[in-house]
Amino acid sequence: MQLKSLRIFREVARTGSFVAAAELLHTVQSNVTAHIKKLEEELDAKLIERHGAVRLTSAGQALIQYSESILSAHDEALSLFRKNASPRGRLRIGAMETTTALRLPPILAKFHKAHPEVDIELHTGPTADLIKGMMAGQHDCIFVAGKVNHPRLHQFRAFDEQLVLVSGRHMDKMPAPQELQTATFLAFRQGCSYRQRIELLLATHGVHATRIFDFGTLDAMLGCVAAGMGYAILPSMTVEAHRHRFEVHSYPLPEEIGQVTTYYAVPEMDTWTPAMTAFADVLRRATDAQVFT
Amino acid sequence: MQLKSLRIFREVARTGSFVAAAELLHTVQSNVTAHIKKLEEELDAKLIERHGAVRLTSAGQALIQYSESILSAHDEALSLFRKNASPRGRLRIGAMETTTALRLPPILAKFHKAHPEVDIELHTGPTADLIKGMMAGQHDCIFVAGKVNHPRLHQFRAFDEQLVLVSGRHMDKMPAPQELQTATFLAFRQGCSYRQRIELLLATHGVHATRIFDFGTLDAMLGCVAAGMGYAILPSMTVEAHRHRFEVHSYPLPEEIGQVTTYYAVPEMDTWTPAMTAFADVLRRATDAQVFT
DNA sequence: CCTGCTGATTCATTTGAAGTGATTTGAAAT
DNA sequence: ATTTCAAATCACTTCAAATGAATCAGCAGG
Repeated sequence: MQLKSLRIFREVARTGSFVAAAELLHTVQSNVTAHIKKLEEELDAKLIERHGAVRLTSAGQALIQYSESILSAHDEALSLFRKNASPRGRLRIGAMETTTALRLPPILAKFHKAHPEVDIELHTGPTADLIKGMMAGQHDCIFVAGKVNHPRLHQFRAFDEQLVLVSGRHMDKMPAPQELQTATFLAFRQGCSYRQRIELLLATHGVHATRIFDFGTLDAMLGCVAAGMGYAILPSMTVEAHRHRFEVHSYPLPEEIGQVTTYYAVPEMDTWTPAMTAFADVLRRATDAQVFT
Repeated sequence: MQLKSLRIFREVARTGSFVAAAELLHTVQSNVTAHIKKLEEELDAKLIERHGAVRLTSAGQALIQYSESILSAHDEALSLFRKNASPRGRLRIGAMETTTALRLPPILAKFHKAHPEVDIELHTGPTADLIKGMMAGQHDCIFVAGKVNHPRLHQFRAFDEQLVLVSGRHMDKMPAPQELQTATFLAFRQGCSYRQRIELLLATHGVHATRIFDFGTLDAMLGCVAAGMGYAILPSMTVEAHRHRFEVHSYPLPEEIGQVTTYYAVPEMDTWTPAMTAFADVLRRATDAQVFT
């Protein structure tokens, strides 16, 4: 059984004429006859009564229902891939906690408004997990800190973040090495790239190991920092956005380790769904000239 | 896009291998490659990532969902027509009021028990309407009184009915012609074949016209007969079955006009759905040797 | 770094099926 | 009986699917 045959069958049923169906489907009448005949042979049942008026038999009426559902699913699939059609389906975005909290909301809102037919799935996790998930085909696109060293993964600068040292107490300069040596640091769970910055910071101060606590969410982390549990390293914008909720103080990290770029990573363009294309479009507009250079 | 291609695509996605898919579908792997390539060209998107492990791209994952729904609908349609598979779908039976009330219930019960997957639609109406409906493709099969004179309509004796004259008063012989002349008759609405029998009965008694009231349901008719409104002509079995609910009396019609056979009429066998085949089977068994001679 | 192995691609060739147009058949209307 | 319209049939063309051999790419083991 072939889609072409079903399409012809449906048209004959609709128009009640072999000739009319042939014209509508841009073929000749003998071809219509052949397709119907083939269907009838395959199913071993007469589908159409052709004595005077062309009418569906009981078997034909049973088949037409399935034809409709098969053909409509087929048409829908085709329309999903048609360029310049409004995108539908699923879009699975992976992003870091901080990106999700601060940068994504306005972009997702804009995207959803422009393409309400797309179901957005937002998965949050540390950079390492995101990359692994992307390779396993669990995300369509991800936002990660720093460039990923992987062929067939295209990357674009999305956001530039200035990292700050966050504390419950006021700081007017970088704390002394011996202070950092004994202090506790709060970081996202294993795999977060900001965590590496902590190590880097300590190293520049000649300090080696220290205690690092794992946190799953931004709220928990900022709450504990405000309570004086220890230091954290976070993007400046993130801290600013939450300052009204937590009493925390921050001090900028030195230029060379305090600058972090969040990249938008996607597979090659020819593997994109229309939803991904549309999202990249919105993203480009939202981040202006930074991406897709 | 072709069903064959989708089937191959699905198999590749499932097995994660072109070779495995080729073997399972009894073809060669170059053919698998060709089909996937064709799909990719048609949709203008890379569906499968083939570097080391064969994996679906985002576009591929979007397509596979539609593939599943298309293919499962297709498989279901095929299984619907496969002989010796348990029938599914719809069965639209047309029958006269009296047949519906008396003869069909046990048969339908038996059929439903044997084939619970079939949705039975029972349409009730007078013989003439049933035949018209059958020609218009509204019924799959009908039970009618008397043989239908129509080519490409197969008919089998289903039930033999003995007609009786029904009255609210006791009768020990056929009422006199002058009684019949002035009496009122109750009958089903236009098109019922039993109605013709009334005319026939009157004619044999040399009586011409009389008043005939139309009724839609058996209950209303028997109720009015019991109340003394007039006479009715009905199958003996029908009257017997309702005797406990209505106080009516009956007297058998003479042999030559009192014998009515209910026929089971269906289109040619090659237009049947499997549900129709199964029903004919149950019907044959239920009515023993009477049908399908 | 080479080498062999596995698995996908490419290509030339065969095969078969789909499409075409002329013609015939069949049913209904005149 | 005749005309007409629509579907079936048939011979022929054309295009696409399937095949198998050869090639190429990635990967593991030496």
